[in-house]
Amino acid sequence: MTTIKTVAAAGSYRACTRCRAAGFCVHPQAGQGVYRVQARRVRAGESMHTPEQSPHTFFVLCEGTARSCTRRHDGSLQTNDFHLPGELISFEAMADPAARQDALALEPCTVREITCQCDPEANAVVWGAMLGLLRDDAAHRRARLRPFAGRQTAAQRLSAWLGNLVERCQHRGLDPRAMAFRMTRAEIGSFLGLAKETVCRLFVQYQRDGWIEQRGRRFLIRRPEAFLR
Amino acid sequence: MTTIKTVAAAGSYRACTRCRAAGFCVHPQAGQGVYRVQARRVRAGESMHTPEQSPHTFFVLCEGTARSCTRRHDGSLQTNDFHLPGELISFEAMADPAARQDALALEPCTVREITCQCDPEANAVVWGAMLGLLRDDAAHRRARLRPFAGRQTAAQRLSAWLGNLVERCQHRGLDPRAMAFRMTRAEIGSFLGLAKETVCRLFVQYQRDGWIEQRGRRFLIRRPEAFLR
DNA sequence: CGCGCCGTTGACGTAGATCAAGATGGGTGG
DNA sequence: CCACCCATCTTGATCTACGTCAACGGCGCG
Repeated sequence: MTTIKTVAAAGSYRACTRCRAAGFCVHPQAGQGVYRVQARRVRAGESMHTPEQSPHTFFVLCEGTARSCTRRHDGSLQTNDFHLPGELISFEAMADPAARQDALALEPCTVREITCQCDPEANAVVWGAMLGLLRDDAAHRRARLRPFAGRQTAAQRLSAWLGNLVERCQHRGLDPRAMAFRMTRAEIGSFLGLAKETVCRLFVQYQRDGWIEQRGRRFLIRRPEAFLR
Repeated sequence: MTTIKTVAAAGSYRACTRCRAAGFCVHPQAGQGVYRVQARRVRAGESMHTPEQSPHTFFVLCEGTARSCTRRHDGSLQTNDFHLPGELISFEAMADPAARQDALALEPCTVREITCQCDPEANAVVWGAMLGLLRDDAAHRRARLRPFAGRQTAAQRLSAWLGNLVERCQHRGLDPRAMAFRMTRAEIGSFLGLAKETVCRLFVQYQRDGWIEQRGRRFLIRRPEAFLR
């Protein structure tokens, strides 16, 4: 395992210095025999998970963006979250195995798969590194839930979610204006509980206001400050 | 500090054997000097928190029910969660101090206030007891969020929330049919993002169906199974 | 080059918010 | 114990945000 350099260039969406799991990943020899770090490449549309994965596995997204989702009763997919580079995937499932959900790459991604080799409760080394993650994860979870607090219009939800994206970029040292987001209107709608047409109409309006730019099938955030509060 | 006996009688809403924090509370001498447990009584409508509380304090609700809330921009209160006996309050704030929110008693309550005397990261004893709480808390958080997953009608939300209440009672060994819940329509609406009138109309309908019973200003769940799935 | 997914736009319907006006219960003071 | 008051509940009428349906255009992948 080589030492990883920070590459926060726009387009590659890679983050290491400010990655939430850097403690595990950058000096993996520290956890020798306690956890295992494995780099992998995931193609667009594919799942991070493989059938033989241990229940003590979580992921760090190094490059690209992803979404996690569950299957609804009617068979359709319910998008539950979007993930940016440097963020954790399936981490919550370490504490709550029933919460494990599928994670799909929105574009070609690289991930590091971190597997705790033993029962984490028994091992202070792993939990030492994990405490930082727990704190960070709790704060992010709270921010991600903001669009759902109380009664909100579609515009308030969408705007709150875009603001959350901006914050998460800034937290990782990425420039939100330089990121071309790939989630489709339908996926965003699935996440926020809105119809894709509603998302579309609001996006058109935001573009007229110069707050976002739609380039091809992607979108860029031009005025991050418009969505913060 | 005396040993606490289990009292799971209906009406008093007390739970100890299945309390999530029993590890801290029932044998407090184990954590001598590391954390402090203090029993308190909170009157209906009052806050659990006192101004001089440490950031390393969380609460266990022993008797009664409560709600946690934050203040919205327009000054009104946003209800974010309801708490049953045996559940944790402000626990998340241990990992995410900015998440600390006010908790108000819905009826006369008794709580135990658990304060970690040192930085929890430094002390393995506290964190040992806390790991179990973390797991449990994660699972509960997930279940509580179910009413908000995707696009749902008002009836689906309310029904999912009632189902969540039932599950939490059962998890604690309480009989949901024996509990008279005190939250007002407005508080429930604030939590679920619905108008109080909508909650009221649905309650009237559930009562016609014999699923709930409205006794005075409280309500009882008559057919718990109607709200599970 | 063509097919299919995705985005866009308009027309329309409806769930549920809002407004308004009693009814009811619970708490308080005499 | 009664009378009063206030918060909450209830019900109906109306309005509107947004979901649904339908049709079409364009990007992008194979």
